[in-house]
Amino acid sequence: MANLKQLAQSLGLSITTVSRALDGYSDVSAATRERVREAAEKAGYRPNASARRLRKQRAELVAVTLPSDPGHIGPPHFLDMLSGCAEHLASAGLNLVIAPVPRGESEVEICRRFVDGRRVDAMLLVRTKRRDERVEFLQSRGIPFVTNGRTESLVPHPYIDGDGFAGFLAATQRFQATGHRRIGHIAGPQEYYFAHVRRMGWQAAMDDAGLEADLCAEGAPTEQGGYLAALELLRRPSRPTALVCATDEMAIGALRALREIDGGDHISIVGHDDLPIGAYTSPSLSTMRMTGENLGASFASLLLRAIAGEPAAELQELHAIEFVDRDSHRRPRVTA
Amino acid sequence: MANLKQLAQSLGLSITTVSRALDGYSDVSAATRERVREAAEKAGYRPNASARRLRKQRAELVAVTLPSDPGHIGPPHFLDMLSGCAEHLASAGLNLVIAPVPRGESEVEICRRFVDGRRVDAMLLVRTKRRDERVEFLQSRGIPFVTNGRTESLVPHPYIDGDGFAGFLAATQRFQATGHRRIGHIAGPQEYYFAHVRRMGWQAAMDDAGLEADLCAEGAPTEQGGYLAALELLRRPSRPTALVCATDEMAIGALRALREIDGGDHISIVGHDDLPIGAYTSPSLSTMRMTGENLGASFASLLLRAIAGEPAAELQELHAIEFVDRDSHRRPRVTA
DNA sequence: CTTGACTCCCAAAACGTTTTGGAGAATTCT
DNA sequence: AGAATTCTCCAAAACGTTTTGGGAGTCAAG
Repeated sequence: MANLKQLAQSLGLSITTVSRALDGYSDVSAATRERVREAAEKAGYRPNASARRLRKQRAELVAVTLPSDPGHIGPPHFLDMLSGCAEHLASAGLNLVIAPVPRGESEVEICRRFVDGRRVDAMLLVRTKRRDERVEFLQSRGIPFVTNGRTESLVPHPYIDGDGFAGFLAATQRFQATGHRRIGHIAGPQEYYFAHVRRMGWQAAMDDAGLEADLCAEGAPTEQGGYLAALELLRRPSRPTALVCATDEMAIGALRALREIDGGDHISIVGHDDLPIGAYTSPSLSTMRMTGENLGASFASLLLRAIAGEPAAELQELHAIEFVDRDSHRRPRVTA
Repeated sequence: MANLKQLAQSLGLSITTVSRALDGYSDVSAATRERVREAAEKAGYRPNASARRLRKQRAELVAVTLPSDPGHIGPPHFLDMLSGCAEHLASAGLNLVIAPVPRGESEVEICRRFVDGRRVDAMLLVRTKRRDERVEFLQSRGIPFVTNGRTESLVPHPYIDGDGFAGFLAATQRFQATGHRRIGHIAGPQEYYFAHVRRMGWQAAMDDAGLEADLCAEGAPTEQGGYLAALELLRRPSRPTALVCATDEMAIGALRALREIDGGDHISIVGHDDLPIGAYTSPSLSTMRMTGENLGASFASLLLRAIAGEPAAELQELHAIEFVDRDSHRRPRVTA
């Protein structure tokens, strides 16, 4: 309600002293400190955020860009993640603002607005591309940031990512171990790092096993994209007997394609992300997920450490992928 | 990059003139205005947000509180809604910050922090209770706000809500029209306005039809809550033949209960929210949804008008409910 | 030639805080 | 007792804007 000046006046003290008392400096006597604290409490005093931000040259804000573009926003966990992140940041005095990207505007544009207007102390980036201009921009400006997903940037930056390569390698090998030989891959847009690396994992498994890695179709990272990509693979002369899909959303689209195709119910399938929806599809969707508790808190922690100036190389987390087994990955196969 | 002083210096003008030129005031000549604009553009000048906020006594921020407590956050549309809202707000120069409520802290506490620290110009509240202390607090402070959901507050406030009463009335009557007489209701916690009003809609339909409105069970607004509530109803001596559920999440829990109970597959069921997941349950879930496009933009618009000082009574939107028919609301009934 | 209106510009104040660089009083040390 | 040190406190500067209240000039009208 009140401001520092009024509070000081009512106490017969200077603004300086009141300010320092509230901040717990030792150059104000314990007695006055207590007196000031009580008065502040009673008056419901809270320092004016804008004033402090101006003076301290910190925005006390972190922005996260929300791509509104094609394949929707990430998993539904996403909001939980943001919420956890915001909560963790809040305990360090930072707030999280969400920065959706309007149609027709680029993500860099948004970054520029936030950074050059000194509206944020750091940024959180999601859905990284292999070559990501947002990353390049922020690096050029020297603004702390953390990405959800790696990039191919030569200069290291903080990130949290799942080990998609290992995950898709393992998933493919698991199919191989149960006798599958024609294992297809439904790939996401290869400019995204996650999509690319998952494809590489699948391919490595095929190569290592001496199998042809030709059953690959790329599509938009959506249900429809997965549907179309699956149809394309199913029209090939020699069909896959199993499908490893870049995302659950695409896997669900692929399931739709399988349902429409004769014999599709003999094809095994696995996705990635562990969407809650996967438990309700029929067959229920076997999938993979990044390990790790409370991802949001991890992001927040990295952000804080990045702001504190820790070197990027120490702020990189690569999480293992674990399987979530339901029904779709072991459908009864008819020996053709 | 630069600030006003540097820009002014490099142009041989005063700070005042540069500032006014950029703001398009007419008391600076067209020539200088253009000259200033070019220089600012070239220097990539953006006014320092904190400084402007301090001077203009506006935070240029709106906060939305995210309840982390029991029944999860609202529908998955929620993030889309936030995104739309943030985008719309951004075009008016406002940013949206998300304010999760840490465990052990009350939502009012959070509101207080944001409001008294002058961190926001307005607030967006979700999941209103019939008697909502957040609403009371904000009203007492005179801070503009909009709620997602009504309250029983005596002094009107801006809101957007679905007409749950009419929706649940209609849904119940539809069951009645197809011959159902024992229609049950799975209710959410009655302190929430939406839960209460939906229950009232169901009850009114039963009363109007001269039917006993006794098949009602209340639970947490979660899958598990719906599951338990449904089990309770199914154990009654005379079972319901149809269930009207307060939310899709609860309806999905109820479906699980039905699956476990002998004869449960003859009970019709309908939910509310139109969760995407509903299309994948078996049977697929018939449901209801609030009509209206781009809810986020509507919230943003109300917020802006509230900030501009429009009276609350003109900032209330009650949206009709529409049916989303899938399979679960017309399951083959066995005449007992 | 004076007056008034108009155009273009600017110095200074203000927003509310934090931080700097002491000042005066009390205490301890020599 | 005088000098050095420690305790408390404070005035003033600074953060970067926007806004207020004019101040020179110029031009046309009286």
